[in-house]
Amino acid sequence: MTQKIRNMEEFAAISGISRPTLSKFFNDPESVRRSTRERIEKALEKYDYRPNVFAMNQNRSKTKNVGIVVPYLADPFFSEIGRAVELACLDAGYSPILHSSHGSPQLENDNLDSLRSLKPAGVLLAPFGRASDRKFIQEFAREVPLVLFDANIEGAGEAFIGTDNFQSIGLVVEYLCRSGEPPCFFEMKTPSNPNANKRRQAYLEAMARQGHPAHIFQAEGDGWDFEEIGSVEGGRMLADRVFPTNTVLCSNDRLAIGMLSAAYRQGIRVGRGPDCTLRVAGHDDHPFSRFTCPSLTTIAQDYSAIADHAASALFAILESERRPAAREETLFEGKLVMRESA
Amino acid sequence: MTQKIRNMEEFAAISGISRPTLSKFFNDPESVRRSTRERIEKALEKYDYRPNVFAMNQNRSKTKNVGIVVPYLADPFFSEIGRAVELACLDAGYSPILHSSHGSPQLENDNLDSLRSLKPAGVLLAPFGRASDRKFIQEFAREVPLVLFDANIEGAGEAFIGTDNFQSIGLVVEYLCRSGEPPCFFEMKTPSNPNANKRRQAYLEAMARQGHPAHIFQAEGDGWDFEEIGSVEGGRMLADRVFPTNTVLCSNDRLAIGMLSAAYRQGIRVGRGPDCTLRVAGHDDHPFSRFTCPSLTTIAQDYSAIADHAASALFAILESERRPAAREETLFEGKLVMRESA
DNA sequence: CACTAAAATTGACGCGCGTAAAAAAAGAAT
DNA sequence: ATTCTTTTTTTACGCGCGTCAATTTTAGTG
Repeated sequence: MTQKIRNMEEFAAISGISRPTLSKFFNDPESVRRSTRERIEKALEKYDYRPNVFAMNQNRSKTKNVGIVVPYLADPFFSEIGRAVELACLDAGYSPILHSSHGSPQLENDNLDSLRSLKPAGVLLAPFGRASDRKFIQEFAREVPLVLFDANIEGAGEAFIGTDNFQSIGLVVEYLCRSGEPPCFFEMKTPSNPNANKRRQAYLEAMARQGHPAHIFQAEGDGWDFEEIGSVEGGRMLADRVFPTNTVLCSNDRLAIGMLSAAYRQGIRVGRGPDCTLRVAGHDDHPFSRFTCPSLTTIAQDYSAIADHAASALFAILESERRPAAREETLFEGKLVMRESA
Repeated sequence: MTQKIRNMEEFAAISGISRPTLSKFFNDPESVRRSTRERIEKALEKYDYRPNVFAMNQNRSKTKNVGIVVPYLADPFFSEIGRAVELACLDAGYSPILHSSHGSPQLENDNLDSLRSLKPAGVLLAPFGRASDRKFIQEFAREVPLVLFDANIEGAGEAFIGTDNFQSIGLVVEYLCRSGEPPCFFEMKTPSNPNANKRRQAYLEAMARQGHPAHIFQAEGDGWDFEEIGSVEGGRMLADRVFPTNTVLCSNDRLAIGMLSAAYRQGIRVGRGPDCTLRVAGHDDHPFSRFTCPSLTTIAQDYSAIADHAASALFAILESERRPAAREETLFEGKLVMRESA
């Protein structure tokens, strides 16, 4: 109906607003007078002009881009929390750019590198943790406001938001002890995730509090095929009857899912019923934990609270225009989700 | 050690290469003489300069960006295939930009819109299918080279790459008939995915070929909680004994996973064994299908073949600089993955 | 060695927008 | 109406790079 608008100059001419004012408007609509804003918005409906992203960001030191980096998108936990963070960014008027490191710490660095060249206003990073390149990340954080979530790296970034593993593990250990035999702990020998170390520690403390001996069993294996490791290694342990009690607390749900499949194969009935000889519990409330056989008793991390808080922590820094004095760590409590497996 | 290089001008001065030549190099390293290329690369190692992304793309009509849009990243199928496509793009020297539509067809349009403003060289789209805004996508494809994968939309995009549902369903139906009672077909009533319609059709044809009556059962329910729907609706059907045979072929693995959990709850033994009263098969070889109880017999889609072929189909178009005359449809065969459930 | 085609250099302009400074206009307050 | 303050307009420059035309250099050939 109307001719195509090629640039801001033309839009200024046709809308009767000067170009610098339009520039201010597109940078922050609140920065112009209300009457002007309404005039622009009306013209915008009529002519459908959108400023050129590349020209916009070229001369601006800070863009409206927010980088999001997760270690492994094929893990439903990260795709869920990635989704939540992405939506939080959109709601706040930022452009989220999601990257997965596909299980490779090297790619984590590469992702941060390629983000850097997009001059992001800030970055939300769920790092590998121990496997991460700590120095690289700290270097990165010097240039770009950085908020960590899920996995902590001490001293890196302006803030960390995650789950309180001591509270959550304490909760499930207490429940397991109260409702049956005290739990053994099943985990990977060389976990890449720092939460795993916290959870082991939390298990030890909780068992001491409950007055029971602790039993830790570690599976060999690397990589991100947790179900496979849980199934093969956990299955071997079940077959060899290495667990001194009938209850196993797995460091995360994906290991537990593997162990449940091994138990099923071996004809071991899992659950609280009288004919059951094994109880299994997990941690994370993985999206599939509701559909395991039996359904998995676990700890639900507050996905959306973590995502929202991480995002708003970053936005607070961005809007205050300066880095906070102290590094902030926010831990959310996990909730016990009682299902059939324990 | 050396001073920071601010722009291509400075890098030209310090490396002894003229700026236009550098510009050519960064656009396509093969476009300069080998001796020159080596000189540049040596200087690059020494001085660590990277051209400004925004300034680079501003004056170029075609960037090196490739958009990737999937309907729902929290579905492991899409995160897996998204990952494969992403890596294929990186290998080919493009910058992948991954977007998830989070289950919302509106967001699919929004994603394409925001991609458009990034002037992508091309876009790889796994559309919703029936729920997609067909006209919008066709409009989009007029501006940007577009390759569809996983789900087809007739007449949209330059090419489609997916799985041959007729072959794959034929294969599993044939197997099920040969090894036991002929299968019933379980699916959603209003599937958003066009593959579902193809699979139903394929089931009908395959059953006719095998000389058995077809039985289709459709679950109510919307959205992407397939496991939930499979569990609740499928469970109800199991309890009501509506299936005339002891074998159920599910339209996809996620429905099958839900049905398996329902069967477990009801104490129905699933599998081929003599004490089993139900067989369940799926389609897709979902990453979790190996760990269901019992493990799920299914059809494996060739994830990486689909991803690689989709990517290289797009690159072929990009390098030939022109749209292909005919729309190409490439279907890969599924493979039967025999596990314990059927 | 001259000759030619290919590649690199020089010099220059423009892309679309950010942004600064000065002038003008619009509101708000007296 | 006058003054003061806030906002907008005018004017102009620059960002970093793409790209073009004219020129020079290089590499390859007989």
